[in-house]
Amino acid sequence: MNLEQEINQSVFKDNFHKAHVNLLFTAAWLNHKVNRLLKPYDISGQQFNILRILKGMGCKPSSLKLITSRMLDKTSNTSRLVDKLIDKNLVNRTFCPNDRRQVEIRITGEGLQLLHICNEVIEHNIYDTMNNLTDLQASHLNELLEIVRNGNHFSEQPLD
Amino acid sequence: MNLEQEINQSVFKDNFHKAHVNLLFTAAWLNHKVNRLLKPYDISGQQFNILRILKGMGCKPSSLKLITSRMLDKTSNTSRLVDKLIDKNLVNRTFCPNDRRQVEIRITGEGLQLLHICNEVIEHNIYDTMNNLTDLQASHLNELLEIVRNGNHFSEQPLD
DNA sequence: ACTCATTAATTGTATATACAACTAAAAAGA
DNA sequence: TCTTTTTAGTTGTATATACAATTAATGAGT
Repeated sequence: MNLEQEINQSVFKDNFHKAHVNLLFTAAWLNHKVNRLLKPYDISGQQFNILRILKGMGCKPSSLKLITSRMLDKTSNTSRLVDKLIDKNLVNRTFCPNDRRQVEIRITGEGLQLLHICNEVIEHNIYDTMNNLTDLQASHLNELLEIVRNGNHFSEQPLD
Repeated sequence: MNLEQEINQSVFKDNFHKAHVNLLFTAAWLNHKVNRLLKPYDISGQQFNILRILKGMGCKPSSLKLITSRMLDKTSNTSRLVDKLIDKNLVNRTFCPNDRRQVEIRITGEGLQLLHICNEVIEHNIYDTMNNLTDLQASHLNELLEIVRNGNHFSEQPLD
């Protein structure tokens, strides 16, 4: 189905208008897909993202600030997302001895195990989706998205 | 700033992985931008979208089902979003005489007025953002996004 | 007409998000 | 040192979302 059919709209003003809508629609579609896939494991996409970031740190402890800086959705409240992960025993939180403002968050063994399973599922499914593109197309898509955000490469600071 | 800097990640597994992340990030960025722009007018992006759909219907009454079918985020609960719009006197809701299960939702004069103002703001800003692309690039982006969603490998033309 | 399935919309509940206010620790400046 | 500013994190509140359950009207099959 093309976009016009998906959202039941017959015509767009122009390619820019369509690209805007298309971008939001495709991302929502992908997000939804990820969340559905993770549902059986009882974590949200954002929580999964945090687990991946923690693992990506080589299992060294991370502060909330660090986690937030690596998240896709910077505006989300990482503090409470981490609370949820702690409740589920997937991460733990201790206070940083050097800077008592900071916390140190670590992924647990249980967290690593769950992450491993979820990664398999996600890669299988989402990867397959992205593989609808050829490698060249994927790289073009990356270029185009960065042009959208950066406006001919004069850096405009996003999310503020 | 490029994506690697934005989310503080130095390297992606491959172009597909990066494209996936890039897509979600760019959409979140755009969404955030729209919501910020609409904030002063006290409506959310989704509410704005509903107003646009109602106007798009030529101000004929629309059922909830119809509105939902045209929305970007199909999983949202249109019913409660419409409640909010009613509270603000931007739309009204009556029961459909022919099918008493359905409701008829109409945009009010006040709604049209607000929509007009918001449209100006959005077009001015978001349009400018999308205009970072050339027309050809926008149309290419549209193709690529549809390939992601539909797994249709047919157009392999080069970028510019 | 009577039952069963389908459709349109609403509501309940748990979770997620936006944004601002807040607490406490650290850093900077005089 | 004492005051001020900045930084890290948490919490309050209103709103939004996901998903399932529910209500009520319609349509289909017999």
